[in-house]
Amino acid sequence: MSPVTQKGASTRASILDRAVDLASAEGLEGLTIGRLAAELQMSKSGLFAHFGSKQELQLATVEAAAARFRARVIAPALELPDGAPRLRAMAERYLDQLQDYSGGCFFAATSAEYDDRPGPVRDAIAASLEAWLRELERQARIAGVDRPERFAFQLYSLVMGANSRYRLSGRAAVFDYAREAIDRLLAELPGQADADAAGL
Amino acid sequence: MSPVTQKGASTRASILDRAVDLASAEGLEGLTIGRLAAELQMSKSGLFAHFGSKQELQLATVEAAAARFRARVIAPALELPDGAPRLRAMAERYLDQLQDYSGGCFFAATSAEYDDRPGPVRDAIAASLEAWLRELERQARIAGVDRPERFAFQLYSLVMGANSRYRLSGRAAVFDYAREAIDRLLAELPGQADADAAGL
DNA sequence: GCCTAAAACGAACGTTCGTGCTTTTTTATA
DNA sequence: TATAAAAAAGCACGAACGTTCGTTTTAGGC
Repeated sequence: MSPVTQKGASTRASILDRAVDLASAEGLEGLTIGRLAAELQMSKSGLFAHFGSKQELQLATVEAAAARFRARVIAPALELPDGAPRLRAMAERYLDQLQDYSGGCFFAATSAEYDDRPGPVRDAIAASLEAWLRELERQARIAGVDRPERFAFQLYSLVMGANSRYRLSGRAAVFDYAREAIDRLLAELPGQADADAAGL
Repeated sequence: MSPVTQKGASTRASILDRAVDLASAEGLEGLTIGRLAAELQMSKSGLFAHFGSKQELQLATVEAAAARFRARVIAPALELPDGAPRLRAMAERYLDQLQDYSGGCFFAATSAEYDDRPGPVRDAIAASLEAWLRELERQARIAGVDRPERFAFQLYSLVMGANSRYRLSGRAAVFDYAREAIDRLLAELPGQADADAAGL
């Protein structure tokens, strides 16, 4: 029991890494154990044993996607000051990620897939998104927004809309639309009118 | 060949009506012929014969969903004057429909499902959404917006965001956020500053 | 009331899915 | 190096899927 890394843990991590990518494209239902195993060049049953059921694999995949989201979007933003800078950073990191990685947003894909399928998987997806929205709302409140819930909804809608439109149309111009709209939204923040006009 | 209505046509219509509802919830892939047949109390093979393949059923379902969208969202708005009133009407009708019918937006569900599955089904979904966006953009241009593409994107993002958030959280307050944000967006239209402050 | 074509049916197919059981291989420690 | 546990593989299953086929029912025109 002494080794720091039991081999299984790294295998499991690489399975989940691929699973997040696959599910971002094909959905968590379209994510099939056989295909996942084939892509990783291992047997169905060997992969299956790591999770015990498809639902456990799905739940682990959601958690892995949430961890990736935290690492790529939330964590970098946490290095900036509370409020407006952090809000801008989160939106920017989210949009950057959409362009850098080709798979699209995991949570946009799976939340649409599971919004009418009650169960633990749906709950996990909903909880992750809810946490992000609450964080946006919290930062908006810190920034002095009068209606932080509405503000968070608007920011959420714009970045998710960019994902949706880019995925379907392939036009990179949607990112310009989104960034411009986000700039205008952030310009509504108290004391940001000048900063926006000057620095951007 | 004389009868005006071949019986098959009405059966086909009722199949597609149910198919749109089912696909809005379960997706076009989750839409299974067996389940659809069971709900309509007919045989798999009898239903199947109407379309010849699952893909043809999916394409017909997309077309039926587009027709429903035109009837419920676009057509009522066409009775209002060009520009701002029509834009407001389309957004309102879209949001109303989300609350009235329980299934959620067909195109929100299926576009997320198919954005990474090339083929005729994806193309049909993309074309329908593209047509609506172009119509929004056209009305924005008529209303005198300086950046109609960005405007259409913002309106699209807000209504789709409302669908997404309502489906996942069940909170009707998201409609308030969406309506308020849309009001603010429409208030940017040239010559609408007073109308908004007074009439709302 | 026949006759034809459309419409619906029932059973079966090949495939793919998730899952369970058993065996073999690999890994880590004493 | 021996050994026990962990990891992976092999094989098979039952269910559900889309699809095909031959048959039966329904409906409309002479």
